[in-house]
Amino acid sequence: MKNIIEEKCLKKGVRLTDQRKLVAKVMSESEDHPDVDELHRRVSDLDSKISIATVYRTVKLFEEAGVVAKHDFKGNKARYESTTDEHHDHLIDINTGEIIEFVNEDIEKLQTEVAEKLGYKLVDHRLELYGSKIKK
Amino acid sequence: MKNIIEEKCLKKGVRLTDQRKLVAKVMSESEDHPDVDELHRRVSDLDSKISIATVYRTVKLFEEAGVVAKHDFKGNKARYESTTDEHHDHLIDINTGEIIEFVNEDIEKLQTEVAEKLGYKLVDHRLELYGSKIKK
DNA sequence: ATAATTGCAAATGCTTTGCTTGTGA
DNA sequence: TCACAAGCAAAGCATTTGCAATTAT
Repeated sequence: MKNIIEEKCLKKGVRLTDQRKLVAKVMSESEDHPDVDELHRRVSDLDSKISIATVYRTVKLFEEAGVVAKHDFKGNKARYESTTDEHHDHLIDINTGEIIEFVNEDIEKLQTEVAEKLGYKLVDHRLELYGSKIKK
Repeated sequence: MKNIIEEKCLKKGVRLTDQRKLVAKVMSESEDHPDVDELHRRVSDLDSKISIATVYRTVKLFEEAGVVAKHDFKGNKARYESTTDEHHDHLIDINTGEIIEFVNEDIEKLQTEVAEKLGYKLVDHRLELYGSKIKK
């Protein structure tokens, strides 16, 4: 698994220090949506000296550079994920906290239409579904 | 303009003190989506002694009773509005902060379908559009 | 009488920041 | 060399909470 975040940073001219490279590595290898504490824990395995302030500063830097995405799901602290090529939204399992990504072009299109109908250009949006697993 | 929140509280058996009645009144008369500071400011005009802690406690109580709705829009503190009969979502003007409510049944239906397709029963959702006004 | 509520200030929890020391895309 | 970054602890901010005093759907 290669460090896609580091690559993107290089492309964008984001200066990469050792600590930032580690955060980039850990985030690139994460399949889930860790919060800052969890990121700090994971990075600490590679560099036990890194401070949580640096992790906070780094995720913010990455977010501003557009290489990672921040999510504030209901009732939780901020979570981060590597930016993907294709836009997606999230369904959160209200019982387990598990996060499932999904794509739905129809909803996307309707959102743009709704905004236009109201006289707005859609710049950003947030769509989160909260549900409980159907047992079969 | 009558105090619809107070009425709903009575119906639900929520004990109403003088302070709670004032918060209910102010929220019932609000057409916007005030945050707790703003609510406190508005209630203070009616009772200069009321503390912000009471406002916090009251909006939480009302929210748990289902008579008001809380919204955490991006980058802002929590905002509140009186619960409406008909569900609606929000479009936020990224330049002015203005909040526009909208209803779209097609999106609602698609959300339920998406959740089901993933094996979930949709319990709750959050849809926010962020846009900038198109000048004509 | 008494269980609930208030006001106040202190405590929380997450995140940011000032400052000094360290570093090098 | 020297602008930028890191580490640490302190500060910020929105919100919650402990507690003594007050109130009463």
